[in-house]
Amino acid sequence: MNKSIFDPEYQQHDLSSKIIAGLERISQAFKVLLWERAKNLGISPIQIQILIFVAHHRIALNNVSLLAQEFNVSKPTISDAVRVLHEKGLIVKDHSHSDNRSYSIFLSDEGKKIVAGTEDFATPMANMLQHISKGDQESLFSAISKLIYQLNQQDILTVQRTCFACRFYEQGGEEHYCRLLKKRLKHSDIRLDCHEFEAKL
Amino acid sequence: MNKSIFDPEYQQHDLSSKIIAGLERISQAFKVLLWERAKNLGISPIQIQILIFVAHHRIALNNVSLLAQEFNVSKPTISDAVRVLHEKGLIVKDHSHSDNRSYSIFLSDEGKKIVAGTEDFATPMANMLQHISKGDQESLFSAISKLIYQLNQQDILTVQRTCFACRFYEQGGEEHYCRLLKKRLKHSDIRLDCHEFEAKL
DNA sequence: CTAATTTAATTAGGAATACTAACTTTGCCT
DNA sequence: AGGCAAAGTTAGTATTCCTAATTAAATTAG
Repeated sequence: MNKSIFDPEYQQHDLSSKIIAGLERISQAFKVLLWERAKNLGISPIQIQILIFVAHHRIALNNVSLLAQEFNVSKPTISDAVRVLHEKGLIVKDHSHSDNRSYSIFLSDEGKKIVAGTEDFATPMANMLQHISKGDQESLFSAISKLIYQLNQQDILTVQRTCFACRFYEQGGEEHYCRLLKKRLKHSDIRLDCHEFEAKL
Repeated sequence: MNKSIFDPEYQQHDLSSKIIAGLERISQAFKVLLWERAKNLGISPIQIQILIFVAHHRIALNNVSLLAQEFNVSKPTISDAVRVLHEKGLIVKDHSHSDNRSYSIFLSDEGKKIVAGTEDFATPMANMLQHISKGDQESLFSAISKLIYQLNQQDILTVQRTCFACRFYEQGGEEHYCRLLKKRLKHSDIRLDCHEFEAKL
């Protein structure tokens, strides 16, 4: 008997296989949406991802090494993509850092325009969630955030700035508390990518 | 104000953005798991995906054109990957079909071995679901299956063999019914990839 | 029943995505 | 000062992915 997640017969007998197979299809959808946008703008998927990331994160995270970790690719892959973005004039390299081996990446005005035209690539997907009730959205988010924490714990997603892995986070049963904001958090307040994140010691 | 799904600040005020951002991270995890397995076996991601798909679907679906639709890439991309798989002796081409332009792809014995060693690439993810209650799994699956149906309706996922899009499916309120199996379906009985699927007229 | 169109697959040519290994420069630590 | 580690690049290669053009077979239209 075949116990593969990707065997449709097996899926009928195991709900978790079905969920994983479903998430895999949703993965495909992200790929499709990103490529679609990429083709229209004459810019490649990883290049778009870098631009969008840089647009929304603090300077300290925007260098070759950390981007490589973020996107789970090697440094040469990022280095190459960054070179192309620089040639296209979409980014600026800032060497004014204490460590002269490294530099930070900023968007140029042209780069900002590209981001404005691409960062909504996933909105068709967000719109579909309107068909799901608020309550179901909350339990969906709860499941997703736990799953991501697990993925992080098992080093499948190496970089993650979630509350669960943050040193300011405190749990008591079903209660969540942030020691930095000094307040209780509902599950839907849990952040997947917090600006104030600091890893546990 | 920045309304991007990928802006962590905006995510705090909009749960659906957070869900989408989370699903995007999970997408990344699939990519990581697939690449990991690929590197170990000296075979590339798309090649693995083709082998796994062929292993679990009927002959009629296993040709260049349909694989291209399934994976949302162009026919030359599949043609090329298939050529390499053939050179590696992992597949067999079967031209015994009424249409002489086309052929079906089968796994060789060697190909079956590769599938056996790769098709579990997503099991680490399935295992994580054990931390989630049965009830939450059901509502998670319910949300995912609806989302996939929407993605299919909007032509983001062009190929999909779900109950919702099948001509044997009948809905009455919250009830699901399959006219082929002649039975009522619980939401967790809904299939994402049914062998008996036939598109609505 | 031939001619035109469509479809399946491949070929050709090119940009981008990945990798590993080797290298340069800089920083850090003893 | 010497040695090791880290940031980024360069070089070389396989693969992924595209579009456009080609070949051959099947279908449709007149």
